[in-house]
Amino acid sequence: MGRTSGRKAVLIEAAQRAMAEHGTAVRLNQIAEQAGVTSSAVLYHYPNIEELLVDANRAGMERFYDQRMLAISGLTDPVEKLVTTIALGVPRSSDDEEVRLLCSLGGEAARNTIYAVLLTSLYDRQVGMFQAILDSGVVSGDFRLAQDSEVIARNLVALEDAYGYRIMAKHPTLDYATAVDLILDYARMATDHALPAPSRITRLSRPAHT
Amino acid sequence: MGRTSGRKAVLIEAAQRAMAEHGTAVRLNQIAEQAGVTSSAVLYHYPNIEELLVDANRAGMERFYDQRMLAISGLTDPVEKLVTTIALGVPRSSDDEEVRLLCSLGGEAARNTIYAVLLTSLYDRQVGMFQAILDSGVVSGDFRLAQDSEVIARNLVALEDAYGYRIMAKHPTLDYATAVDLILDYARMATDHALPAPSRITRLSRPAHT
DNA sequence: CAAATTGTTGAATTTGAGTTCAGGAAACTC
DNA sequence: GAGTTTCCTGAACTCAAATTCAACAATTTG
Repeated sequence: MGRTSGRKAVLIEAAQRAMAEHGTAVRLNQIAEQAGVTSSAVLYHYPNIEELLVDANRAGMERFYDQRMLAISGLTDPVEKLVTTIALGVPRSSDDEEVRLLCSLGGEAARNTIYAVLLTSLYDRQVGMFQAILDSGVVSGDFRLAQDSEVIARNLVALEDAYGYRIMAKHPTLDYATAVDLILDYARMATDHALPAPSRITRLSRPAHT
Repeated sequence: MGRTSGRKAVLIEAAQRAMAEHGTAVRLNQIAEQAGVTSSAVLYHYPNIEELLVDANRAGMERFYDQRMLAISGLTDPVEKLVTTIALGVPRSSDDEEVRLLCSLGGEAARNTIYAVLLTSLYDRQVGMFQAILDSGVVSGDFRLAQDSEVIARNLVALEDAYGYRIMAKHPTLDYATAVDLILDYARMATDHALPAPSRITRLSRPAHT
């Protein structure tokens, strides 16, 4: 059995889905239902449900981050990397379970330290990711940064976050394409590069949650 | 008696404080406690607590918006207006009850249409506010916009939102001053104006919640 | 295959929150 | 100041969710 003991991994996925659906106020029964077991079974593995939720969210963030790292790992062109990373950081629609999970947490972080720490760490890692891309673009001569790369990176992540929330709220005048354009508009200005719109292929393939 | 019948206004304020403290999963008893009455008393005025929460949040947003409009209403210089508006849109610390309320809602908006509508409306109004300031700065000759004023305005609001969340999560490397600087860095680039840091007076006075 | 371990169920119990309501206090009306 | 309206309380009730636990199934191990 794997390091998450097999069964736990199932519960974590169930918790993710249940929490994406019901938010931080998710019920034990709802998690159990998602996992296809009774609440007692969940309790057997996680006597404290808090822990399960934390594990679920940690795993969700990990995947959100890893997915993008993986997507750009094959790319060599900093321009492509930057555009792809931005395109993958914005939810395509309000159905996106990963971002929905993150949004649920955002509000809770103000009063739950663990979630605050998780989100903080995710933000910092994303900033690092963008910063590396920006810096590599400077080295390659593609980018001429108008500001410190950390400033740009922080603002890029912030924009992604904010537009994620808007898309989750089904903002009528702010769909995926618009959000990406808005972020790219900033990125273009900051990098002095006429970044192309993301290719259509990007993020069409989403791993099934089974 | 006023249009909120006096008593309701008290409950709305209590609900705001209770929700700032406990999030969207706030209990009826917690609201009652904040108001110094029993839960039955709350129910007398609001047989449906959902309504009370919606009213509370609507009022909270209204105040958040109106406060900034009021603060810049006395200013004539577009530069001052822009800087002040930005400075007032970011919470000074994680204690800011108004922003805390907004953050709680952000995550809930994905599954509660009413909150989604409220937040959407707030975002749009804030965008309009920034756009008006930007446009007036163009007319006055202070700003030379690098992008459409709507693009800049949208990104400014998005940055404020996102940094609000970070500050609420007590991000260790992202305090009030840093967040304002980051947003101003973007604004400087977008307006081609060396916007000064906000004067220290700004937002030192906060209305008591009584 | 017997024994032990692991995973799961369903029923019983507890807990806590929402809801209802009869009654009473306070303020207001005439 | 009697009557009316407004506002609020406390107790009783309801209900849903968490928790506990004895029993049982499935799987593993010797």
